[in-house]
Amino acid sequence: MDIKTVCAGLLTFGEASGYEIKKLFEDGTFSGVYDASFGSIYPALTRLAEEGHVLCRAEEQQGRPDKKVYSLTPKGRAHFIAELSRGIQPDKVRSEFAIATIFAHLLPRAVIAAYIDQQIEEHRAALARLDLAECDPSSAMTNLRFAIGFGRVQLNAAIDYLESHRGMLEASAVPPDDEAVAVSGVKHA
Amino acid sequence: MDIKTVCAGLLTFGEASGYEIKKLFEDGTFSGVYDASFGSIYPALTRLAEEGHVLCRAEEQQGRPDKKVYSLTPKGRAHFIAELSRGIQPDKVRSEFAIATIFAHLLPRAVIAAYIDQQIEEHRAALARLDLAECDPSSAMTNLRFAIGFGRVQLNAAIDYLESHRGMLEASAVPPDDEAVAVSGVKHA
DNA sequence: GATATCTATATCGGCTTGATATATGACGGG
DNA sequence: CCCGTCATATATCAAGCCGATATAGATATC
Repeated sequence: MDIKTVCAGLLTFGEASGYEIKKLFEDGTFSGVYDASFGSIYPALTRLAEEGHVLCRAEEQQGRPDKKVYSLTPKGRAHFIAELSRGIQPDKVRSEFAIATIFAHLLPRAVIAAYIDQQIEEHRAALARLDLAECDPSSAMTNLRFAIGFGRVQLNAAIDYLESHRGMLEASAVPPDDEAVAVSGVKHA
Repeated sequence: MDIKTVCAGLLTFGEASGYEIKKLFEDGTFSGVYDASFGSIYPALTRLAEEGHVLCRAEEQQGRPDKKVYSLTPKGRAHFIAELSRGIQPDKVRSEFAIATIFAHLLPRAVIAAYIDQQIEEHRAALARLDLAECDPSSAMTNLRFAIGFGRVQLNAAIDYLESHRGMLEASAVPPDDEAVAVSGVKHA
């Protein structure tokens, strides 16, 4: 599924600008499951407009650049549904935290502890975003409540495990008085 | 963290070729938390060799191209540890399944059901890979057991939720006799 | 015996990211 | 009250990365 399709999907919920779509990836409905940069979003919207899948209306603003508000056409809507029905790719994950855990035996204990704290905080922030999403009127839809619950159970499972097993990871890290040994890989007399 | 660093990390466990590193991303220690294509791995290894972070030894083979086996130098090892200690980026996830759930109210029920089945199967396969990893002698390390357990609780939480709440999602999908309505967005008499 | 999969490296077009540029209003701290 | 930072809003670009493809014999499956 390419970014054009995902942008078209967001527009089924109502018109939006490129900037607003970026915010939806960061804080909104899609936070934690998808992301894209401006360098992808703006060209995607331009191409969607060329293909007749969206309409573009320029909203004048004082000081700022004109806000280009995009809205999905019936053709674009049908095309989105067809694309999403064609099949989905497996989840793609890139977790630097998981990599750090795999190499915890090479890292100073303080670094590992800080990374665990950081990871727990990020997951808590993600949970808070889900709480906000639940208050949104659009979450009256059963499938959105499903998606929120799905995110919640996975985040809670991760936080619980991190809090109850972090001792394991910290124990395998390099003690503060031994860091030079870890880097060189050689124990000096 | 760039791919060079991740490749260097894998080489702390022993020498490997580019092809073997790719397999580790797919089935081994890093499956489910990282991935990279040949188009990234081979140039990364070449640059690591130029920088003196790895050594390259060509192993002759009959029929196939020579196998280029890379091994980490002490300098490369120290550099890897320094890079990994510099900080980590938040997890990046791209889940087409999650997107499909968000738009379940636009998709035929059969499509949603198939996607849920597919997602459960992928998670079960990931669990099976973790079981294999646990049998590996390297998992004697406490931190690797931590990583395996961490993956397991998240996958189990996801599977449990999908199995017990899938009815919610299927109920919000488009019934088989109403698909034309969903695509056009208009109800005809 | 045919067909597919595995091993193994390499290249390349096109897409994506992350940083940067531009311009202005708002908000809060010192 | 000034100054830095943040938010709004679009756009560009180098550098990096992905997915597909090429090559080619060996091994497995049917």
